[in-house]
Amino acid sequence: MRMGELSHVTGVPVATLKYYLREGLLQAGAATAVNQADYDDSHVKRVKLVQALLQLGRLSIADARQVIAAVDDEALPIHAAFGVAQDAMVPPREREGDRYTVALADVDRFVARHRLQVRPDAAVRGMLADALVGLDECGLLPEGFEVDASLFDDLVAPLVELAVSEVGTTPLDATRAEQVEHTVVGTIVFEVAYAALRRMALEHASAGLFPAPKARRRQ
Amino acid sequence: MRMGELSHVTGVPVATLKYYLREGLLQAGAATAVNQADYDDSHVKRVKLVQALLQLGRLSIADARQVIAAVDDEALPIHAAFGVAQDAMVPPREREGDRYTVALADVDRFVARHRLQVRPDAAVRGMLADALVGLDECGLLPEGFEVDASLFDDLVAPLVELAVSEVGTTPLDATRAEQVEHTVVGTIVFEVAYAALRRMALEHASAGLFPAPKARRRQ
DNA sequence: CGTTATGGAGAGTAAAGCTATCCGTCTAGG
DNA sequence: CCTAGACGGATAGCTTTACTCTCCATAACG
Repeated sequence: MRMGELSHVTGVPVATLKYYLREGLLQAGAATAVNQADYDDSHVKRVKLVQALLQLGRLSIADARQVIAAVDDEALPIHAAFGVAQDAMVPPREREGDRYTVALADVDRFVARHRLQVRPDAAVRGMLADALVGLDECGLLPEGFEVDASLFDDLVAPLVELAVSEVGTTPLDATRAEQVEHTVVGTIVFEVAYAALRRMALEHASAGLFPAPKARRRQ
Repeated sequence: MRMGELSHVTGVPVATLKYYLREGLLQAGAATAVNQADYDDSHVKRVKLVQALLQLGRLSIADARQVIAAVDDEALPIHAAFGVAQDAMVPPREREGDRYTVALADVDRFVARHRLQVRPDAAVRGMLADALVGLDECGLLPEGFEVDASLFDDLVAPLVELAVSEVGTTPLDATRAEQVEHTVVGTIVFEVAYAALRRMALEHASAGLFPAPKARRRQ
């Protein structure tokens, strides 16, 4: 398969594929001549991974490159590679200020309390801290409620159960790279799916709580 | 309060506040003279809403403007305003192609099956369809499993329950705008929080399934 | 009373993510 | 064998987005 066909199969323009090659998102094809290379299924799969990272995951090119480097680095054990990828997948923000520091300490206690095996410097801790700060600043909780991570205590068990079954679908007979890729893509794709489902549930709940003004049901 | 103080309180540069004014994200202050205006708590709150939309929600300026217009449009009933805002909050993608059409039809059946009150043209349907396409294209399910929305059948009930309790925290004695704002911010902030919690759970599960190479536990 | 801040408008800027052009090489159809 | 078109590789250019800077006349403040 040459570049034109790869472009046709994946729906990505040739110029963009070349750009991905330059940026290290797409591995080079097997050279058959000075200016000819052969691409195969691994390249098709890689392009789809890149598309998932960029479009569904909304990663920047630079962050996607980090994820892919972790997938490809055979020296990195699976769990370590997943950790690197997870850090790269956390949406960027400037994290500073007292409120953020306090929230982060709160998250640290939360993680310790639930005995979660999450690296001490995992970027995802900052992600949760961001949400807590947002929760606080926008006054989402009724007065009297203090915003802290214990709000989510009851969610940990079901989420861990879900995560275990999700990670458990990783085919253990696949190559290391395939297993890392599987967990990475799963992180992103199911996140979008769950978010969409939750938003649907919110709209459903809103329809129940806020009836239309002229057509209150049975009243 | 004048612009300098508003800037100081919110941590947003004056130039950026002016930009938000121009873009219609921030309402004008009460004019006290030709070149002076007075800002109050409603402006502080609005800036925080904008920050939540832009940074946590990762909306574009244009989409944030749509959300804010829906919040401010007093003619729009609460549930309708929330619908408009929800559509604006769905991450943008070019949605086309056979696979997408098929996935969308699948989502429509899913919504009907669960009797969810989600508008027929709600953008969130496309969001779920995107995820299904990604799920399919990246070969996330073991062979033999067909990718369709019924994968999520069991999640609907708990998510609806969660959504009902979440929407239920809306203070019903607040103004219309405040209620819309509450549901909008809740959609975004809790989404980030849940995503972070799930990612932590995934890392935890990954630590359990993929032991470090040289230190397999008791073996 | 002078220095500083203000609001308003327009132009300028920096980064990100492609996209277009060029060029020498190759390859496939006739 | 010949030639039109595709290929790969590199560079430059483009478009959008989200600010940021510069002006300027006016107002507030010490």
